[in-house]
Amino acid sequence: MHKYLIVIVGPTGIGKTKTSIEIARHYNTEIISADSRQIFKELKIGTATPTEEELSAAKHHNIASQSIHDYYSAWEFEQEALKLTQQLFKKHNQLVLTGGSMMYIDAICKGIDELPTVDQELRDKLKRQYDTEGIESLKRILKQLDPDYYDQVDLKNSKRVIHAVEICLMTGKSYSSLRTNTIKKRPFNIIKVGLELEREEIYNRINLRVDNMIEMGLINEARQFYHNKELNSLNTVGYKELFAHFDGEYDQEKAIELIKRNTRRYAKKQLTWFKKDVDTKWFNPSEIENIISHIDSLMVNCNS
RNA sequence: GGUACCAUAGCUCAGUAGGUAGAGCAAUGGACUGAAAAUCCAUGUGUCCCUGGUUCGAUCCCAGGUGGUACCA
Repeated sequence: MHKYLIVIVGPTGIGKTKTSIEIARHYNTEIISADSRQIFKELKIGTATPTEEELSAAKHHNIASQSIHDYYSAWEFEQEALKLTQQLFKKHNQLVLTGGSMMYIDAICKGIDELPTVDQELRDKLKRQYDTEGIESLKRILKQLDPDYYDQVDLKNSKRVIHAVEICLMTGKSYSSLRTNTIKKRPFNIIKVGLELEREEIYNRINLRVDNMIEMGLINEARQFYHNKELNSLNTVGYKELFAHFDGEYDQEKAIELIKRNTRRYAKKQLTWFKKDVDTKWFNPSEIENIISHIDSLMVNCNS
């Protein structure tokens, strides 16, 4: 019997939650979330986590399963989500994977290379070096440890440079030698569905959703985690702008405007990423019947 | 109705002593292998309100419209 992972992608605010629930209910199955922020149980309003009602309409996994204090990354996600598919495919022939976190989606569909998790101590040390000596000193180290990657990497992007150095130092090997550039085989078929609307429509929805979050108490939610603002989990649209407001950098109105703008930019970035995948078939989120018949037709093809 | 001022990018506005224009914000395109809602790179998108006039040439000067704002009736 064939197994199918139905992957639903699209920009933030387009209605992935609603559509994935409808699809999960149609196939009487469950949903794995690929959302790098809804996975934190403390963050509810600002991440547009599905409501209690939505969560009970279909079984969801990987929502509110981590704490903002936990270390979590695409690698952990790949491991966990794959294990989940293994379990759930025993009961179901279809599963729904949905979320806007581009790299998490790829981690499941294509896989990422096996690398060691970087020691916090080393990470802190390199961060200090970056803060005091700047990117140049790290570029020099990278050039020595991994000249191939040095030639490929965006040298202005400090996170990439630092991470490559971290991996070289952790493993004693060059980072580029650990990059296999292969797509991992999965024991299931993947069907990709994209949700899209006119850009203006997407932006209108985002602006309204942010106003709605403010009404629901986003400012209080952010204030609760103000003392944790240095955590990576809180380097998140909707929170970081309010933290800067609490710091006195600008007024509340400006913070709300920036949340809207940064959410719009995020949506645009998601579209750039997801559009590159030619296997994704795009739909208006209201065309639920068309989406289902598209999925059905692909499943028939795979079986024949 | 009268007088004054204004009309330039999506918005707020600058500018051109007459040679078709530029800032901020917004926006657009892209990169992406363990922080990815992160991080990084690139890009000015325009009937200069309309119609005439003067001029080799008008977004700019002149006249008349139209629209807006303020004040006076």
